[in-house]
Amino acid sequence: MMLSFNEKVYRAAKKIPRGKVATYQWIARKINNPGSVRAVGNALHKNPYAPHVPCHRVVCSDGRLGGFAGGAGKKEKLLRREGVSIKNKRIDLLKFGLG
DNA sequence: CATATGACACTAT
DNA sequence: AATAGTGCCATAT
Repeated sequence: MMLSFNEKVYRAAKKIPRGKVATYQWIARKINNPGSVRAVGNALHKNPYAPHVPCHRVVCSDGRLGGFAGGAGKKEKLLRREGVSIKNKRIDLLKFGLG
């Protein structure tokens, strides 16, 4: 079956385990479309599978949270709730093997 | 088909 | 370090 770009994004995001985060870039690479980071963000913004897909676990490549459809503040809260420590509006990507 | 938009990333200043 | 400007790609209109 033909998966649209967005669906690929949701699939990749779905793999992100609880308590962990991934970058938009990470997703873009995972779906074999590096450079489509923007489109990835777009897909997650639309994200019709809201809670089903942990879109809140996707952050910027520089460690900042990025955006969130329900409000940036909400995103931070959700992440902290899952055990992700956020310092000065930033996340240690190194801690997750990214950066 | 062309233009505009966006939850990014990178480089230059 | 912080702030602009540029590039990039998939959708929506």
